[in-house]
Amino acid sequence: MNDFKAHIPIYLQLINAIKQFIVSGRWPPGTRVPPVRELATQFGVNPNTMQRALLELERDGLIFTERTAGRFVTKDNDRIANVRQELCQKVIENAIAELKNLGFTEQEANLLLKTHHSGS
Amino acid sequence: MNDFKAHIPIYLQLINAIKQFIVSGRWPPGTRVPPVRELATQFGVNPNTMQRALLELERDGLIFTERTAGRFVTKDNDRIANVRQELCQKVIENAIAELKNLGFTEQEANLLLKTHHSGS
Amino acid sequence: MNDFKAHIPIYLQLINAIKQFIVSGRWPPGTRVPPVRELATQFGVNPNTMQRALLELERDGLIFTERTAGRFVTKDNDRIANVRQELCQKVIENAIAELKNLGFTEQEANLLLKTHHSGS
Amino acid sequence: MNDFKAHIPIYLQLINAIKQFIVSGRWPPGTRVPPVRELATQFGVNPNTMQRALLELERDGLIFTERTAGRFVTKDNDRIANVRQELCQKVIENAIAELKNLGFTEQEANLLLKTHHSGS
DNA sequence: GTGGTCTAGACCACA
DNA sequence: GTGGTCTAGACCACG
Repeated sequence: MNDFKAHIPIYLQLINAIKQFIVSGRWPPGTRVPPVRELATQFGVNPNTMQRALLELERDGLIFTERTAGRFVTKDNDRIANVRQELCQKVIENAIAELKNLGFTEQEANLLLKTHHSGS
Repeated sequence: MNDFKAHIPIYLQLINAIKQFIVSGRWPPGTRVPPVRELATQFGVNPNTMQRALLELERDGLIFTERTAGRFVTKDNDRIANVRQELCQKVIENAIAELKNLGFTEQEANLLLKTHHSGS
Repeated sequence: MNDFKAHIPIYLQLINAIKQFIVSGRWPPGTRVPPVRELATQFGVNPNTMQRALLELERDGLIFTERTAGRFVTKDNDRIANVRQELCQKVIENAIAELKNLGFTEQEANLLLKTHHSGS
Repeated sequence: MNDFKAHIPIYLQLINAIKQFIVSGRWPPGTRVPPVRELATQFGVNPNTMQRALLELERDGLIFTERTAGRFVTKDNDRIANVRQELCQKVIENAIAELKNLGFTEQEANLLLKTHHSGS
């Protein structure tokens, strides 16, 4: 399960992975988040690293902590929708950047995205 | 310079990196490719690994070898254009896959690409 | 077992030797190919060299790899027949070249091949 | 110029090479044979090895020695023709052996030689 | 145990 | 100095 990019802090990559769980609905609003130790094992990282990722997610308002019961996904659907929008934006901007990297101009890149044929 | 993803063969990543140099025009057709050993140093890999990448690129028709003079980017513009098209396709499909990963359906993903606002 | 011609890359000679195993039927279609390391020992070469030969044979479509189970001779009889035809052609052309080297003209060489008496 | 097969005595290979010079007419009957030392240099071998090859050729009746003047190609055209015939025979038998090695039967091999289309 | 990958270091031909 | 080849030895993923 550990498949991290070199030289990018692991906890940032963890944050992203978990954000995907949440915005994609695999972890619906209000769901209980698995215990840190379990998550750490699943992702093959040190519990401290996972802890840090969850902390940041909490500061981001995507999860909240109930002192004794554990962590839960926020019930604030708007917040989730916003994050999804952000990630979506990043994906698209990233794609455009890569297209520019292939020698296309910004305009060409935009055009390619808009006109591609949805094969597969 | 070494910034490789974990668990993806380095030589494959090298191939991709060099393809970008070629299709983007940073290495124009007919240009001399830097010597294996120099490229290997730049990318922080073993010369043999770089050699393998170049070998595959040669089989792919993107570069050719002149025994003692070095390697050169192909002058076949069509070949280059084809490869650019392939890479472009991969970028877009990848973006769609990531969007689906965020919980969007295929249709929504396509729509997002087509309608996004291009101001960054 | 190592009996290689000087100044011809060993891996090319390995390729040829293995092609003969396959087209001659000593390694029938679908047969499991011995493990790289074993072949390397048999031929008295480094495993990497043998690996390279097998890689090229795979690109040639004569063998295929099953990740953990090993390599196998292709089941594509047409492909095998084609290769046999190629090798056969090379043998004949080679014979003609040698005959020309003995001072015969192309016509004489052809005639000699066609008219030789088959008792050995 | 040194391009010898491994594990076959070099002097035998030299004999063959020189026989080809003679039977092909590149060294016509009665021609003076270059001095041993010069031949040895050309072929990249030790003069003693070359000497041995020439000795055998002399016993074979293909060259003869004039005490002070050097060595000469025999003027016996029949002898030369015979040797050419021998070499020719060897080439053809060798080709048949290789074809059998590709999985053809003796009959098929003979047929292939007789019916091949003289392309090139 | 299989194949796949990577590194380090060496030697060679060519010009 | 270029590319090409070879060896030795190591580590990894997959089952």
